[in-house]
Amino acid sequence: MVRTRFAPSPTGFLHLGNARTAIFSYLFARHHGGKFILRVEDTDRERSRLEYEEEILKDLRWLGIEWDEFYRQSDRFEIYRSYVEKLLQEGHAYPCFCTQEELQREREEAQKRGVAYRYSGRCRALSPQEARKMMEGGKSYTVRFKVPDGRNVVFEDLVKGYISINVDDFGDFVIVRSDGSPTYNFVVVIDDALMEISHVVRGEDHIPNTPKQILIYEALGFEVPKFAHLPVILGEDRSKLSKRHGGVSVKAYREEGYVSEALFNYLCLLGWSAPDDPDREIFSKEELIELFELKDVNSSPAVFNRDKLRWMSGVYIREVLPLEEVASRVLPFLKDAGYDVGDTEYLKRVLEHTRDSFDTFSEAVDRLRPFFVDEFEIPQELMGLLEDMRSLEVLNLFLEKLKESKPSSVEEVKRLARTIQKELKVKPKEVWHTLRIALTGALEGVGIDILIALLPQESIEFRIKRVLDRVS
RNA sequence: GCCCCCAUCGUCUAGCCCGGCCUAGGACGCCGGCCUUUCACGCCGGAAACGCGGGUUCGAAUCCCGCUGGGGGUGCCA
Repeated sequence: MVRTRFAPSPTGFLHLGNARTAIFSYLFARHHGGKFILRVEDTDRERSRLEYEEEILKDLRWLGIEWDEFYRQSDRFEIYRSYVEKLLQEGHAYPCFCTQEELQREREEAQKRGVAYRYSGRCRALSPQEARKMMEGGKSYTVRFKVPDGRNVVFEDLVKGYISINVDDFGDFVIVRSDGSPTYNFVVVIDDALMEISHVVRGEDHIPNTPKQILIYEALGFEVPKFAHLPVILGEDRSKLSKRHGGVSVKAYREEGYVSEALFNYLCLLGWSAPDDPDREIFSKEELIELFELKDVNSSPAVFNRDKLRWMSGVYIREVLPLEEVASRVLPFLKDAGYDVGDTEYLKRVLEHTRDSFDTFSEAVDRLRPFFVDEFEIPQELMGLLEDMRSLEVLNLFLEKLKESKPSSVEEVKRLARTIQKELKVKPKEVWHTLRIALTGALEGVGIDILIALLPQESIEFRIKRVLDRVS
């Protein structure tokens, strides 16, 4: 049984790198008909916040990632304690009374001498009696894991291949802090073992932790899972994607109105392509579940490209999502902008003609404004343009014809425009530009024929009369 | 510094494992054209890459070594 997990720490918003890790982990589990587990790693009491946990869950749901089991490490401290006890008793761990200041000094010294720092193992030499005495004396201590000398830990990584690390590179490491809380490298092993995680899928920044964890698995007699370390996602400057790059949280894209399926799809393409059809880029979640394999993930880091994500969001809006779906997703954005949207039939008719002109829902807000908002300013230079054209005649005649014919299709609107053109002997452009400025207050935007065909008659009349008043 | 990972167009990638089919394919972006009442959309076309140096071989983007470059780690963070 394949069981994978995603284990975020609630110290910030879910960012794109972690989101992709979650997606790959999820896809791998689903592909193999296995379970996907969500585990909140909040052992660092200082930095963990419940509100971040809530945001992360919200983002995962938005992305369409559903989990089968949920755990929170802060609920499991009792379990961890019993395993610390075991390691202590069996001589795999020992209490360490060194203060942070002492350690800091040692670290600086090592740096000065230009050698790699590792903990000296000083407290390893303490006899049980001495240790007990110091504890009873109220001296605070951490618990360290005893790292065996000279071992070369080798493991097969599902995306990187064989990785070999000599444990002499690091000293005895802390598994329980002086405040009694367990550390990541320890609890991750206990949880992955107890939750029977078969495949640990995570970012490659965890590679150096892996040998430490394998040592603990062995000390506790647990079966070692398979590991898959995904290459990190880089910002435009090729450093690891982080807050300072801006726009790296899933939340930001959700709020900007990107299509969630597009973000899911795009993130999959960062380091993965379909083996049988590598040129294909648009995949539904179901198709990805069908096709995804860790062996097809490539091992080099990828730079995140916002332009391509934007493009893909647009593809989903104009080609993938049903019209109904586009309507219901854009609706909250229009309402937030204060538009009086009216009935959804109108919105759907509008979108039918305009969905191919925006890539995100926040862009739709600007693009669709003329369909919903009568009040707008016409810039001075455009008023000037109107005066240069025979706009008075055009608008007056248009208003007159509009009342007679009440055009409600693009074809009828075009016919009407042609009539005006002929009667007034003006160029087509002059008619369209005049109407565009009067009806939208801009020189570019949605098709004006569509706008006239769909916009309520009162709105058209209102806007045109207003211009007429100003020009004359 | 030390340890680990990585290396094809600006970016994401296919090809690499199992050398010849590669005159290195696709996508985003960019440039040009077409469509057109504008901006988009769409369609057509274009510029754009095997990091460098050595091997191995009849033949290397593909295999080996070195260099360089990039990334990650080096915590009582995860």
